[in-house]
Amino acid sequence: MLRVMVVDDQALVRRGFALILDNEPDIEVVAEAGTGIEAVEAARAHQPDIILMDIRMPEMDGLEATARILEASDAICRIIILTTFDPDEFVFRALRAGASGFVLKDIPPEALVQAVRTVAEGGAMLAPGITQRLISQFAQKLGTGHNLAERLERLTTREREVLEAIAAGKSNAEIAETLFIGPATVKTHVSSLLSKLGLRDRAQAVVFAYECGLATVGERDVGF
Amino acid sequence: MLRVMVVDDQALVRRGFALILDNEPDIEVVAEAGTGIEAVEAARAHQPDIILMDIRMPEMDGLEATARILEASDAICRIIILTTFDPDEFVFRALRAGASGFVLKDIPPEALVQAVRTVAEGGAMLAPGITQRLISQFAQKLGTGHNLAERLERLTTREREVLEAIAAGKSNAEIAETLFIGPATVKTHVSSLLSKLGLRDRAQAVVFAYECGLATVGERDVGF
DNA sequence: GAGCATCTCCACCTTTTGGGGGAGGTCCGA
DNA sequence: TCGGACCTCCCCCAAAAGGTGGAGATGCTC
Repeated sequence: MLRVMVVDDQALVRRGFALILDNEPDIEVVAEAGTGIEAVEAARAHQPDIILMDIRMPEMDGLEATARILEASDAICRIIILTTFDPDEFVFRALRAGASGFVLKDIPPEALVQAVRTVAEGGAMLAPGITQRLISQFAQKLGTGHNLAERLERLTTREREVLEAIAAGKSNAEIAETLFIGPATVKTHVSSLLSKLGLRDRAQAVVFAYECGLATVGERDVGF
Repeated sequence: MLRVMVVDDQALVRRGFALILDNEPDIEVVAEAGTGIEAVEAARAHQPDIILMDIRMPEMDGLEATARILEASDAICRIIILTTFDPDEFVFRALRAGASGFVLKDIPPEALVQAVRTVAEGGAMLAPGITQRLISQFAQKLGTGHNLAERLERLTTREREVLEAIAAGKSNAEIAETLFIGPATVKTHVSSLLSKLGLRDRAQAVVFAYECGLATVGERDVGF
């Protein structure tokens, strides 16, 4: 039995969703909440499997509530954001907060039920248009790198290693240490790779490394 | 009427999908193909709206075929990859090739029909687990930036502008030109922002800019 | 009006960087 | 075995970058 909680500041809407879900034999609506704060408390009290969460609410919005609920160490629930609008900003904030779904309120009831089941099984459900945008952004980031990655192949192994170190923000002296070679050698490699790639200085080399995928956002602590 | 083409090397599977879709009043299967090469030709000849494409096929795989079909200037179709497996590698290659959907063959028939309709309407449909992974990757890349983005707020407007220019691979002299200020002033700003952010040199500043989201992969020509 | 932050610029200095050229070594394939 | 690619290191030099300290101008708030 899937234990579901519905969060929306409009009681009518809330009840509507609850009735649709309660009508399913394997779904039980165990709680409702009208504000973000109520949602956080109710989530703790009832420990639902799935939460349907509106964004626009008084006291605390749904994104904030989502983040807080998922931060709780004992939280095992998964959250679907259910809203009327889909501006990018909301979507990204929701996904960052840890939401497993983002669907618009205009979807047919069966699709809502399906979304709940999908998310309960560990999947994720996004409105089709949002999936589309996510894919575009992703494909763009993956795609651009490729013509650049060819330029990478012109470098020798050692030069690529040095470039990686540069992209990690290391100075020539530090690179020398990590690669167990002399500083002079590092300078040779740096000069060589800059010239091969048509770059002017190490700052441009860092840009190049990110753009071609040699370095990736998120893989590094910026704790210089 | 949605004109659909089904591509799969196993005739039985192909016919099965075609029958399921043809059973819908608003969907018409206008072509079938058993290899990637056939698919490319048939797509040109029949100009379907939607193509269901298997990955594993002789002669030319579905991903290659997808890329070629979408490269054709007159192509207006959208492609759904339909496969038995979902290794990350395939998914990413498919999305880069321009696929609008990636679903597994074990989905129920109604879901397949739904996927076709969704994609035809301009949306995208991914298998729930894939959506989940896409979100994770995305949230990770977005998430890391935020504690760093706070550090950004310690900078003045001008300093942020200078940092952006640094992240574009510009030298101090070039920054001075683009911001219409003297080189000495640029140096002042650079020193100031490095010290505020706890960085040592402009290369680290570039790393920081990418990690915190001030600079993003794909927004720049690396044509220094 | 005093204090504060910001933007602008200057001079002086040290360190780092990047370019040029050379040189010895290994390893691999022609 | 010879040439070529690669890695290693050296020297010298000029340019760029970064640190320090100072200073005038603006605009804001208390």
